[in-house]
Amino acid sequence: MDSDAGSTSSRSSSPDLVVDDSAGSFFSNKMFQTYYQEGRADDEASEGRMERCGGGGKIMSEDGKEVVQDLRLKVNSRERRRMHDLNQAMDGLREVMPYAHGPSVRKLSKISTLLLARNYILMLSTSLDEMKKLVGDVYGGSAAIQSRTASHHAITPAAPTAHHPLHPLAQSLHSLVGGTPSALQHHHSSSVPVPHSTASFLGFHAPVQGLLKDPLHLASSYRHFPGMPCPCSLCQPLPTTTSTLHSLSMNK
DNA sequence: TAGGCCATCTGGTCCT
DNA sequence: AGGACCAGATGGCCTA
Repeated sequence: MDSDAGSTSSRSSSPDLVVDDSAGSFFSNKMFQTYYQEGRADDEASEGRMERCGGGGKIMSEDGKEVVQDLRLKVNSRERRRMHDLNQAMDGLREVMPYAHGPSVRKLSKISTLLLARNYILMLSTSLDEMKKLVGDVYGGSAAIQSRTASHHAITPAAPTAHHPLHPLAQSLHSLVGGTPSALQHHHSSSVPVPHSTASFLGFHAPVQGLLKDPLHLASSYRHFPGMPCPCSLCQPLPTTTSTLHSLSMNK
């Protein structure tokens, strides 16, 4: 069933492929090179080539067969290009994900990339909400905070306290990334200075060794890192509990 | 060797 | 009609 030149497998988006934005960069793929060197961009000049199509057509003239073949090649080429664009976008997404990059680290799979991205967006939006809440507390109810501060030990502005329970989603995130909210709160209010990043604010510095079991085997395909949100299924926060998920819904 | 992941081909559907 | 998008099928590569 394998048709034309594509029968020899290739991995155009494999780690050794450097993706940049220059035109045609993804043609570094071996198959693509041969394919496009032979008759580069068959969609531009649809020239007949590539003897294949061994199966005999039924009642079709040679010209008709060639036309169909050319059409098929054109469609294939477009589809290939479309998928390469998709892969480029996926690589771009991988680049901005808080995930350990490097030659020794296996590249995130597509599904892992999407799950991690979703997780990351949820985490950021949650932490943004928390920040907004805290800022509102600081600048809106400073008097109350001051009185509280006077009677207790000094608290950091960014530290969630028992008076400000975490967002349910944040709680789930906290528990998933390696610590209970209470432990996190204690951590923040006692030993750690004001965190510098939202990731650390959400406790992603916590160890995640306890999360390495993954029923969907996602964990087996990449490594978990302390300080990194994890794309495996176990690390997924509560689904559909926030409005942020509405934008993620697949409408079709 | 089985399973995961991937690229590609292909036919169908929808849209412009 | 042509192009974009999608999903199923197929086969290759890689890893546990």
